[in-house]
Amino acid sequence: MKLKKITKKPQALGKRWYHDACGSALGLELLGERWSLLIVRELVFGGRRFSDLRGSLPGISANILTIRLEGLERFGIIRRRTLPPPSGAQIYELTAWGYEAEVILRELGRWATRSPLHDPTLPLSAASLLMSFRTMYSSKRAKGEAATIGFRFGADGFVVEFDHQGAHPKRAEPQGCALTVVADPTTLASVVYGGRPLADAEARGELALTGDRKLFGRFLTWFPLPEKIE
Amino acid sequence: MKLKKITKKPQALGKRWYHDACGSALGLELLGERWSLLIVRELVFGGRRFSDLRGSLPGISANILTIRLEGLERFGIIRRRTLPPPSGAQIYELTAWGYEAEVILRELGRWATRSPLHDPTLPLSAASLLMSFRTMYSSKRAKGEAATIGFRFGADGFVVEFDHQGAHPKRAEPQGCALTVVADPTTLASVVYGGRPLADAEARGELALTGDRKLFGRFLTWFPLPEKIE
DNA sequence: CGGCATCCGGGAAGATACTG
DNA sequence: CAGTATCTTCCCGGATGCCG
Repeated sequence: MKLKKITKKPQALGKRWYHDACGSALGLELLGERWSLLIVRELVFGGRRFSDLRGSLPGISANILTIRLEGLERFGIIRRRTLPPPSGAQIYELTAWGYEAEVILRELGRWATRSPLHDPTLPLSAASLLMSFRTMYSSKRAKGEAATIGFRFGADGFVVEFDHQGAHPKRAEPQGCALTVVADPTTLASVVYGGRPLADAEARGELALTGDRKLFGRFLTWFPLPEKIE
Repeated sequence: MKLKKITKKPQALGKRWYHDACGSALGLELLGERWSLLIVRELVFGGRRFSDLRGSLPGISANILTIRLEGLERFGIIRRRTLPPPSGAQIYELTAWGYEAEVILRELGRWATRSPLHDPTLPLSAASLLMSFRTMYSSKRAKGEAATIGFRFGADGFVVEFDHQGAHPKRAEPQGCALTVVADPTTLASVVYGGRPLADAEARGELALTGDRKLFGRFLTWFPLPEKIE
């Protein structure tokens, strides 16, 4: 039996280091490696398991995810926790400071959607879509209407409260909401942002509404995309 | 003589692509490669030449800088321009959209300085320091005092206006300012953020003040660093 | 199945030298 | 000064397999 090797250098701090006191450069050390920010994005609405993360990050390989999680934990951005029995599963969740990185994701996303390369019909995860609601929601467009809307994306239920301050999603069962939307995130995004007709998505069975259909019609107008460049 | 090779694939869009409609993921495609955001940072206060960039980005190699500049130009974030004669030099400058990426840098920097790994005594560039002034300036701390302060970092002169809205740096000769600071950016950062005594820096000839010394004393209090985590 | 180690191939980053 | 060419090193991604 071999002892655990101790020469493992999870990431950064080793050699490829920006020698730069600038906070932005440090931010890139902490979050700038491939996949790191997207992992944070997936954790913004609560802790997830290893395989949840793998499933939401198309193309990441298991070893890279392991390395990133180690690095983010070392930096104090996420923590690892074992759920109490009977589940006993291990989850990864953001620390308080890690949660504060959400603003970086929001600004990055808001800026990038102005690129002509942005395509809202591509696949995306539930966390991405909910974060886009937070980013793009315009209480002015909503004319101050307060609403609570439920969403079901496969096994994951969310409830989002909209008010004059913004959109507030949380992981919860969407029962008792005035309106509940069942779809996959990509479909809903194509309707909200891609202009895909609701009737089309419903006819193909890719989206189902329960409750106040007129509310859904108004909901669709609450997320103006920023103007494209040029 | 060989014809120019056309098989050059500047960056991304090739294979290593996050298949993700999320705006944040697209932002990482555009700006997430190593060095890209730091190049944007160096351009925020005006166009720079290739060798200026190389000098301000410790450790970047010429070929990588070439590749990044090509990519940023292709994406519409920067543009290449030839200065009119007699200079005739080529400079790189941000497009209007590129300038708007500054908010990403600011949020990233503000967030990252809360890490215990942040060390304000490391070397940094003039652009980094001026951006940190913009990020960290507290008009509350300045008690509404409006001031115009000049800075000279080697060959580069800047004038920064401070008012109740924020700090507004621009590239200009610092003549006629009530106060002018001559230093290198790293020295000034160690005094403003690292608590290094002014007298020490002056005694060693690393910093020189011209004009209102008392204003400098107040200036030092205008940039509260966010609290460290834990 | 969830988490992690190991090996491998390809490609990106880094260092250095060189050119107009 | 503004890059290009080349070589080396290292990281990423994919496959596989171990162990609880």
